[in-house]
Amino acid sequence: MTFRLYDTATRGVRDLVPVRPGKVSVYHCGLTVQSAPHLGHIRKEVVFDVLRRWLTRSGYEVMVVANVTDIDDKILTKSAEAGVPWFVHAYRFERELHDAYAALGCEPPSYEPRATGHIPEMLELIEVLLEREHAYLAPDGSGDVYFDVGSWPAYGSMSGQRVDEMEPAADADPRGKRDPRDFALWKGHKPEEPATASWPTPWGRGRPGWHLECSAMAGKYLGDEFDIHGGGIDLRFPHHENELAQSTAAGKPFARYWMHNAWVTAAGEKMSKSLGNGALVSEVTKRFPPRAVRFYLAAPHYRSAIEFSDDSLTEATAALDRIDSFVRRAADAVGEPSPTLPDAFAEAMDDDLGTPAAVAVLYAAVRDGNVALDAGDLVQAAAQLGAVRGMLDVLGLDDRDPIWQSGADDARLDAVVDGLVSELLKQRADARRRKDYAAADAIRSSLSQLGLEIADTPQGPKWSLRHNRAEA
RNA sequence: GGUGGAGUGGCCGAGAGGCGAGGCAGCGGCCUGCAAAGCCGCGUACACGGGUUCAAAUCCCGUCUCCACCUCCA
Repeated sequence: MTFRLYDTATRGVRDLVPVRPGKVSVYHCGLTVQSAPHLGHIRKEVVFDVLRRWLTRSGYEVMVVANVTDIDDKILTKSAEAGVPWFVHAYRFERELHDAYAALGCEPPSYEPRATGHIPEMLELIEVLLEREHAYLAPDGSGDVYFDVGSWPAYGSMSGQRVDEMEPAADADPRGKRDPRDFALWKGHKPEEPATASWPTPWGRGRPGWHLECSAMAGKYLGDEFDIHGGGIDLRFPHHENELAQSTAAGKPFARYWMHNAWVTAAGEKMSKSLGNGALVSEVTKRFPPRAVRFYLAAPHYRSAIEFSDDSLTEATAALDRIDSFVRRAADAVGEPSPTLPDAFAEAMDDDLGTPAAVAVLYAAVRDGNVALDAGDLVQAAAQLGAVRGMLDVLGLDDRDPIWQSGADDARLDAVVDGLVSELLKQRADARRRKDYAAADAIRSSLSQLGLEIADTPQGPKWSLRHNRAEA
């Protein structure tokens, strides 16, 4: 089976043919660390984490590089407002981003370069572009360097934009540009900006333009040509178009596939800081189990916009609960078989990361497994448990994965709670034996009020933590 | 003005010419002391108007609505 991927640049699904056989190199644009990550930001991380897991499971050696843009206009503005040095501001939100990765079970990228650590690579790239006359130094003495869009006929091909049809008033501040469509490779230092936010160049001090950073870092760590370049769909234009133009104009083949994930919307609109409708990862994970949040983000197709609401998260929590309760029930009965992967699941994942169909296969295995358990068919139950475990692992949702373990104390606490609850369940069992159902039900309902669900099974009563049922 | 995407049953969310993905919620049943969980059954949906076809949610034409990008943005 071959992995197929939708490529934004060619607008079609193609077989993945890596530059280096057996290895897949992925670059995705990380965050500009100017504020706390919301669900929309972290969806991208979850999407690329699932991609990495799937490709790894498929036998590829996967290298993922995602940058951190730690210098830009907004970081300078916001840090000035907050009265802290820009690098302190940037580092604070870089740490929040890492907390969000961890909260949602995303393994960090193989490497995560910071823009400010790659100034020499950027300057090198600019030199090449100046030499080839695809870039020019602004004649106004600002120290800005621009890419000359007019010198590169292919400009616009990735996003389907035609240069002469672009919104004429797009650039309110043309500064020293020859053409308003030209974009900054390098920004000259402005006296009102902190001196620490500038680096020396042959044309005076300055700081990198956003688009250039990614070209320089992707090239350094993945080579002149690599496999998949990803990011949110909003980056398609201008950011990715510009990256492609810079790198190819400098003589590099650059990315073979462009992979873009869609939005998380709120009330139909794109979630964003400026609209004030952003649901912060740190807040959402306080109200819903983090695995359920991941499930909510990972189950729909990555190219579909998904609507955020508490109802959606509640539903995801309930759905994951059902899967988890099968896993618990089955593991009690048959232990832990080795994980397997149904063919239908693999086919779905190979088809442009078809998680919706893959999740349907997961549900089918849960149902078949439950049927087998009800029928006492332990061989079949074990087979289905192995399949469910295998599929959950690919999606990053296996609760045994170390990414979900919060600490040794939790396990000890679990043991204590289990002991206490078992005592109460013994008393309840006595009451039931006496047919004193009022007393038995009183115990059950007091446990229920604490959020513990009691189920009488053929193997005796079992308790579990209730997530968020209606009246909980 | 240009470019891209979307409108699917109570809700979420797939699919993309033929035989109703899946989930959540709801109803009925089996099971249970009663529950819970689980299982079984129940839905005749694809914005609107035309057209093509033996057959259209899926293709074509037109219309409406929404979203995104063209400015920092996952």
